[in-house]
Amino acid sequence: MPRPKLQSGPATSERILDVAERLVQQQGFNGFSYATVASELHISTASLHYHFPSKTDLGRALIERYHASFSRALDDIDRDARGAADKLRRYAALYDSVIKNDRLCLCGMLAAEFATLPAPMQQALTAFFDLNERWLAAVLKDGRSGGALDFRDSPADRARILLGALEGAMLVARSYGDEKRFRAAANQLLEDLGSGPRVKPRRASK
Amino acid sequence: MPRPKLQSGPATSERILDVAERLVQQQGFNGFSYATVASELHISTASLHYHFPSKTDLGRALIERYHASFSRALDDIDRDARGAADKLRRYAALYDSVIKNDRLCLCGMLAAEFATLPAPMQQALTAFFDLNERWLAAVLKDGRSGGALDFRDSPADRARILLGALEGAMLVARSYGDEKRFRAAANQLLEDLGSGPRVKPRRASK
DNA sequence: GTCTATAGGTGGATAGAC
DNA sequence: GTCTATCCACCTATAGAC
Repeated sequence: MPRPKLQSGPATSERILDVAERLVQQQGFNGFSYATVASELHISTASLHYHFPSKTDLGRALIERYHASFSRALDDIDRDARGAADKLRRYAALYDSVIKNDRLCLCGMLAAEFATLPAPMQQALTAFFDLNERWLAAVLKDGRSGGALDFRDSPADRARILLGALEGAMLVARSYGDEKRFRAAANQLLEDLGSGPRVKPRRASK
Repeated sequence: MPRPKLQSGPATSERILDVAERLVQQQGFNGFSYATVASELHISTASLHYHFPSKTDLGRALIERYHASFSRALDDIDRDARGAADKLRRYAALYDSVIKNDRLCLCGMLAAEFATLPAPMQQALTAFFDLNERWLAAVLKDGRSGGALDFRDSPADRARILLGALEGAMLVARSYGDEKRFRAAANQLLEDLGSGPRVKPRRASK
């Protein structure tokens, strides 16, 4: 069992994932190479293959880490947010922080390349979307029964619409290099759900 | 000046575009190669380069043809549709026919790869989105002033939301290999705009 | 764990014959 | 317009030394 490192930074495999994640979010899984990651970290591609024997292994690890990280973020929201509308605002803020770095959602990008991905990555991808849809559906359901949100269709259907709309808004906004475009769409999508004002909370009106 | 062909099928360059278009919509611009197109058409890659000297040329031609084709489809809708709600239904049907063939919108796919595309393709891409947003905004504006549609924000903002939501719904639905997923989302998005019942028109209610 | 060196394949693109 | 042959760059991946 290796001793915990006392002074060094993140383990090499984590730094590999960090760089690869950014490259995939910006250029796609078919648009980046081991060579790029290696040169950026000043290591050889052979070292990369030591940590991730195949590109498929690296890709799956990327999705699984992203999934776990997103899952923790959703737990944090559940713990900290005040009400369903606030949960949705914080959820949208997760996307906003992504496009601010000139990236797409990792899984939104991979969804475009879906047909060319190896099967293990395809499965990990839908698992990520499932997580998002389940969480959104639960928030929407609670928000409606509590009176904070208003929509006509089922929470599950509305969750799918919301997920797709946020992914698509990022996709188009990034082509214009205009993150405000995304923010405007996200804010309006939340307003459509009757999630209240987005900038400052107001005391009960009327 | 070449004589018009009397008996042959579409010109070679058109058949190249047909195959390349399908491959890009399914696998992305970085996910297909001249070799694949050539073997499918039983010609050599050198012939491909005769018609489209570089892959950038081919990519730009793909977007421009797609743009022109879409523009004609929108003209047809303007001519044939009965009212704004019907126009939106027919617009969504364009997307539906795409995902039914296991494809993404050509420009939705390219938007994901945006950062890796040559500049001429990037410009052609935003021109396509501009066309869609202008058309949608005009339909939304007319529909609201005529009472057929109802939404709170500006027609331009709502057009952007709708375009992004349709692109995103396709993106996610295709990862599940489930075109019904897209259709459900599209129908609900139209209902949100107060575009009335989607299956059969009804006589004035109440 | 990291390296050098390299294998083996595929990418886009070109030359020149026909 | 289409072909064969070829170039060179890049890709993923491996072997084996350190």
